[in-house]
Amino acid sequence: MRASRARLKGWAMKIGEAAKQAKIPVKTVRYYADIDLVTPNGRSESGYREYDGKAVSKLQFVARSRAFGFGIPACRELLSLYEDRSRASADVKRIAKERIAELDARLSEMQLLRDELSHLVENCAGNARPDCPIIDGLALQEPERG
Amino acid sequence: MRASRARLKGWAMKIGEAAKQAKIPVKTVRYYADIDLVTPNGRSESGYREYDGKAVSKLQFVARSRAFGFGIPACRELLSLYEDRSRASADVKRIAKERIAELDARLSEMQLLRDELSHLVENCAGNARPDCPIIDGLALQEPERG
DNA sequence: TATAAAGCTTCCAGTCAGGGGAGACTCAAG
DNA sequence: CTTGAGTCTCCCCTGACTGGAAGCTTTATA
Repeated sequence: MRASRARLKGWAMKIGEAAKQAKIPVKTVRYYADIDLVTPNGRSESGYREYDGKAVSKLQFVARSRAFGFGIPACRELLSLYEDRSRASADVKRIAKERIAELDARLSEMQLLRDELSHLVENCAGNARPDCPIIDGLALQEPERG
Repeated sequence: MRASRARLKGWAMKIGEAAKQAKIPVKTVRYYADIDLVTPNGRSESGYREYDGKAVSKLQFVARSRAFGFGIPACRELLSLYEDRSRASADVKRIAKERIAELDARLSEMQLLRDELSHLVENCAGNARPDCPIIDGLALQEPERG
């Protein structure tokens, strides 16, 4: 089987195998190559993108960063820090802290929303009658909690 | 002042005034008209969109629903229930509950992420040395909490 | 060895919910 | 009359991909 040999480090693999190992769609890998986020090591004679183990590690790194909610620009920054062995961990910490602050803000906002909506649902009979506090709540003129 | 007269119900107002009253951008009102979410009552001789108080209420309703995180399709559904005086509140409750479930799922997911990231940050010295548990954590091969 | 299937390539279009801006028109005020 | 604000349509842009079409290359099977 070709795939198992490709799994050995140092072997150049084609995009399908790289995508499989990084557990992201082929299209996404191609997209990352397009925007110069993770570029293949080169091209085969027939024009196929070639990835080695290192490139796959980068893909995995990006995939995980994305799963953490980092945007592409942040991934780019993190990736450069990941690649640069002489980077300061303070830089990474700063980026991560920014992200946590963002998450906290978004979390409390969503929590507020959820509670408000939940409150409306609790006061809704949920029967066939047209009286509905949810609708009334949504129609309310004076929301703007923000 | 034209604006104060337009505020009286029954008066047709132009898009700017409608947008101001609904507290959303003109572009958004135009977009809602384009996708037949909230259509103007008609057009003036010169082609201007005309909105009355009822239409503005719908715009406000949509604005508030969007603020609650409902997508356009959900807004469309809610709006039809809002407009249909004979609707069953059970339908509304169902939609709202779906939305709450979505919110809950997203919330716990984000919370997990936040905690994991926070943990990494706490273990990061944040100095100029290249050792960085955040980077290491992101590079980890075995994430997939899902 | 022939051929079919799978995988790869590029390019184009679409997603969601609008935002930005061009160029032309209309309207209200001074 | 002119000026400025408001409005019209039209088209492109965003983020982060996803899907599809048409055309190669490689792989597997008969």
